[in-house]
This record gives sequence, C-alpha cells and structure tokens, in this order.
Amino acid sequence: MAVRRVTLGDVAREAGVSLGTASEALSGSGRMTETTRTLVREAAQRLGYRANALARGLRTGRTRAIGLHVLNAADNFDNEYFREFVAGVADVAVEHDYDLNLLSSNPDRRRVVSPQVDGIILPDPLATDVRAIELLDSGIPLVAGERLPPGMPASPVIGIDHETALARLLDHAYAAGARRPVLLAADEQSGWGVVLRDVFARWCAEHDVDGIHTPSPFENGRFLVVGEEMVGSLLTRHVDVDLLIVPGEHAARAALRLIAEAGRRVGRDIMLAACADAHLHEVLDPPVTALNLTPRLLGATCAEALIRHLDHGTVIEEVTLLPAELVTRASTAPLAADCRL
Amino acid sequence: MAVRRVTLGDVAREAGVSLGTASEALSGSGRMTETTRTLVREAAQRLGYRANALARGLRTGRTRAIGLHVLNAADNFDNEYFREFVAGVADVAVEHDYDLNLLSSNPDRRRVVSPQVDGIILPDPLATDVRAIELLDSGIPLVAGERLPPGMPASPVIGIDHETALARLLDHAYAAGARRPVLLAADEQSGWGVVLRDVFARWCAEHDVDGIHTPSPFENGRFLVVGEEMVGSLLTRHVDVDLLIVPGEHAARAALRLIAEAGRRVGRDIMLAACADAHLHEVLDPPVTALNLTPRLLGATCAEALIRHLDHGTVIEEVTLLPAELVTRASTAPLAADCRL
DNA sequence: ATGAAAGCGCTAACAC
DNA sequence: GTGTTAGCGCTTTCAT
Repeated sequence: MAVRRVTLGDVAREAGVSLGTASEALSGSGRMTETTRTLVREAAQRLGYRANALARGLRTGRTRAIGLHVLNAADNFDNEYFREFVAGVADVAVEHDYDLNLLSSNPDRRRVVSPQVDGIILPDPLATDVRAIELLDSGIPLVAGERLPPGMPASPVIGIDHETALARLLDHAYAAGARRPVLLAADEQSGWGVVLRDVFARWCAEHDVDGIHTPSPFENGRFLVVGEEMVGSLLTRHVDVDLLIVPGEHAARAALRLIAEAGRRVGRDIMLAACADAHLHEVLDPPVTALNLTPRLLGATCAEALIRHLDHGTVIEEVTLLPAELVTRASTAPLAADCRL
Repeated sequence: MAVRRVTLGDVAREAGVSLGTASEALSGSGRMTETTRTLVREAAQRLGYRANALARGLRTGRTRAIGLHVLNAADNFDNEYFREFVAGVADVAVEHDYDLNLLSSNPDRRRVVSPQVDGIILPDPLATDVRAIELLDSGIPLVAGERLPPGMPASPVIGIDHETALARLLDHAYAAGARRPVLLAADEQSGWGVVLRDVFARWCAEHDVDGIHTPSPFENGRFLVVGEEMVGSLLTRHVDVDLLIVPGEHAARAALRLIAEAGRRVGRDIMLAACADAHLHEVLDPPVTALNLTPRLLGATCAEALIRHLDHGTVIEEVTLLPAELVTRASTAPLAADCRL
C-alpha cells in the first residue's frame, strides 16, 4: 500500500550532488552551472521524482492550496449559485496552479487540525456557523464571498451590489403594476438576507408600499418542503399579494406550483421573481424574472484577489461590490388591467 | 501576515510536561494519568492550539484528505451528474472528517508536486487525460468513479450498470414504436462512451434494427454549440430517425429545440431520451425520459470505499456496478400510428 | 559553485 | 507514567 516514494535525497545521490544542490537545481533558484542543473533535472526525471508537498509546506509555510469553506455540501450543490461560485474559484485556482481544498465542515464540531491551506474563501458566511468564525479568527488570509452578517469578525469582502439590483427589480415590477410585494429571503444569519431586508424595507417606505418580508430558510431543494406552507399561507392570508420574490430556482419552481394551486396566474394577476438567477428560470412556465448575481465571476474574483494577495502580497480591499443584472422574463409581465390594486 | 502559530511545544511548556507526553495526551493514545491528560487538554484549549496538519502528515504519512480529480472544473460543474457526484463525495468525506481536495488539473502539464492526499477519486477517467494516468500510476490508493477506457492503467472501479439501463431504455422505446434509433454518446476516450457504444450495437443487432451511433463531445453547456450542426445534419440526413438518445440535460434541451426547428414533434413522430437524468428533464416540454445514474450515490459509494480502505485497509473490489433506473417521461410516448415505420 | 547542517512541527520508539 | 530523541522530506543559511 505505502509505496516507497522517491525523495530528493534519491535524486541527489543519483545525480552525484548534495541535497541542497539538488533542491536549488530543481527550484531553479540561485547560482549554478547549467551542467549540474541539467544533471539533476535528468536524474529527477529518470527517477520520476515528485516533490513531497507536505515536507515543502512544513518548511516554507506555504502549501499552494486554497480552502473553500462549505457548510453543507449536499444542500449547497443543489443551488446553481453555489455551483457556479465553486466553478469560478476552481477555474482560477487551476489557472494559478493552486489546489482547491473543500474544507470539510461539520458546523457543530470544531476543527482539531488547522486547515493546510494558504488562504481561505468563505462564500455566504452565516452568523451561526462556528467553523466560519473559527476560520475568520484563524489569521489565515481570507476573503468572504458575500457580505458578513452583523456580529462576525471582520474580513475583506467581495460581494454583490444587491442594493441596486433589488431596487431595480422592485422598480420594474412597480412599473408593471405591482403594489403588494412579498419578499421571501434568507434570514438575518446571512449578509445577503440582511441586505435584502434593508433594501426592501427602504424601497417600500419610499414608494409608500405595504411590503411583507418573510425570512425563509436558505434556498435549496428542501425549499419544496419548507416553503410549501410558507407560501401557501401567505397567499391565503394576503390575497392581494401581486409580487412574490423568492430566493432562487427551487423556490421559484415550488412557488409556481403553489400559486397555481391557489388559483392564481403568474403573468396575469401575480408576478414572481427570484433573487438569484439560474438556467432553470428560463425553462419554467412562465420563465421567471431574476437577478443574475454572476456567481461564477464572483467566485473567480474572490480567488483572484486571494491568490494575488498570497503570491504578491497585494492588499485585498475591505469591500468590493460586483454589479448584478436584472433579467426580466414573462413572470413579471404587466398585470392585467382588471387585476391591479 | 504570517501569524505565529501555537505549537505543541507551547502547549507542553504551558502544561509543564514534555513534548511527547503532550502529543499522547491530545491524541488520547496509550497510558496516562487522567490528571496529566486533562492538564494538557486545558493548556491546549487555553492557548487555542490547533495541530499542524502538515507536520503531522509528514510524520505519519497520512493527511486525512482525499483528492478528487477534476479535469475541467468549469465545464464539469455544468452537469448535474458531476455536481451530484461531487456532492456525494463531499457528504461522505465530511462525515468521516476527511478534507476533500479538488486536484487542480491542467491536463497538458504534469504535476510537479505529488498531491497531499491519502487517496484519490477519479470520476469519468478519460484516456487522453495525462494527469489521470499519472494519478493511476502514482501508487496512491485510488478508485475510479466509472469504468476505465481501454488502455488506461488498471484500478478498482465503481461504476454504473449502463448495459442493463440502456437496454431497458431501448426496449421501452422499441415497445413505443421506435425502429430507427440514434445514439449520441461520449466517444471512445471515456469508459462510458465505450460501454454505451457496445451495448447499443449489440442491442441493434439483436433487434435487427439499423441504429446510428455518433460519438459526441462530453455533455456540457457547450453542447449547444457543438451539437447544433451534429443534430441538425443528422435529422436532415436521416429523415426517418424516430429515437434520439443524447448524453444529458444540455443536449436534451438543445435537441428539443433543433427537432422542433426541423419541423418534427417529440412525443408524436420522434422520441428523445437522455443517458444521464437531471432535474431539468422534468421541466422541459415535453419532459424527457432519461436514465437516473444515481450520481450522488455513486460519488458517495466511491468515497465510502476509499475511506474504508484508508481507515481499515478494506480491499476495494475490482469492479462494482450500481444499477441505474429508467425514468420514463412524455418524450418517449408511443409514436402516433401514422408516424411508425 | 557546491556541501553540510539546522530545523519546520509533529509522532513513535525507547529510555528511565 | 513520563521524558528524550530520532527523523518524516524539504528549503535555506552558512561554510568551504
């Protein structure tokens, strides 16, 4: 099982030089005859030498790996948003020859070993996530991929300009006749939820509109179950709701069904929109308006900033916000004249 | 930037014991007074000690991380199949407190450091993938998540029983009137492609059916571009095609559009099915029949086997095949009587 | 230009 | 029961 690995010592012996020389020859550093260098290179090649990353890391304090904190892999991968974020990070990591470590994360249990990574990306930090807090406190270079909820240790953040995006969505729906909006969004444990709540409240006040905000569990496949009664009771309690804003594609799909079951029709007497776009929205019936949060770009930007910091010491800005784009589809078509408040 | 980390030496000094004692106290091994043990534990707690995984790994030869080889992260994450696979692996890794390393993989360049993982999962090995071959040869415990294409170094495999599944799909379509099937599937670089090709050929021979097999690029979002002319020309060259089998959801969606553009109607004069199911198939119009390859289960099974091997030395079977389920939907409804060959 | 040697933080074998 | 020590494979001074 344990294969005897070829070490640098083996290479040095094979090449007839000392350990230190072999090391420098391969790393390309320092002063050296081209002759010895190629000699060592050939020996390494011949033996199939591959440096032991652990030993190197122990010595240098660098691992050439970045960590991606994942709170609950199974649920998170259900979201296109998260998948795209990971893809963006992975893309950039590969490009810079960094490994990507999905940091295992049972939220209840503290880590007993420190993660063997040079830097960490923390997508969608949650206030209740013990491990995330641990990572924030660890002193390892870190960038949060979305704003931090209140109460968490500070950190550089790269996030989305939800303020502008949500306002634009609300404006769009308002123009189409919506006067009684409901926002189903992540709760205050997430920075996303906090921002959306605030923007929504402010917008409603400014437009003298009586909006309803209902914190909902984080968007994923389970929304189908959890959201069921939430949306159902909403629609029966507030029969005049004419705009339902849900977190993402799973909720949108569920909402579409629930709205139909409530005897209402999206595109005629009620609108539906999602805060995070996904391909699924294009094929739903009707297609669902959403905010394109450019998660792949966001992930890539986080990784880019982190790696640049690690490789060149570049300082990461305290807060960077990327714009989001409103993608309008049939689900927010103007209400029929006889359905307007 | 580089934070002075707390080492085991610090803990030992704080607790007033020696290094070795501190180590054993924390790892819970061997003989020891409860008193000293708690003494050390408390000191570690007080100092916020976190073991250095690198040093431990160097010493023990174990890292408690498994590697997942990803050929092209961006493309792969487009597929529900792959995402689910990763989610399954991640789930099990977390459960056993293993970290999951997405092994960065520029296929053209050899790795210069050996991956710091105890074992490797190789989903969908491709014959052309230099890094995959390298990993197979590395001697690191490995399990392939799908059968290996011919010519690759041997390895334990956990895959899907595509033989039974595809035959079942073909039988189903045959019963619904299909007599002129086309299989668009991965090419011979992938084990999946090879199996599908063989099964398809055998089935066609047995049923005296004139099937067409066209190797296609691996299923992902780019199918929309690549598959366009492929499907288009197929439909014009062979106007009597009455069953189109595509790799996955992206191809299915594209095919639906292309078939419509060719003036034909799925569910009436032509059938459509996919080799790998996805949620998208449920919401397409019409919903698309597909084989549920249970990718999450497959990923989990791979991880389970690998970790059991690493933790307990359990031998991994040479080949394990998981069953796939045929999920029939409207896209393979019986052909209208006047459209049958 | 090259060799020798120290030491990164940890575990395990061996003294006491 | 606990302390001492060697050494995992590597990089990096410091001599030569």
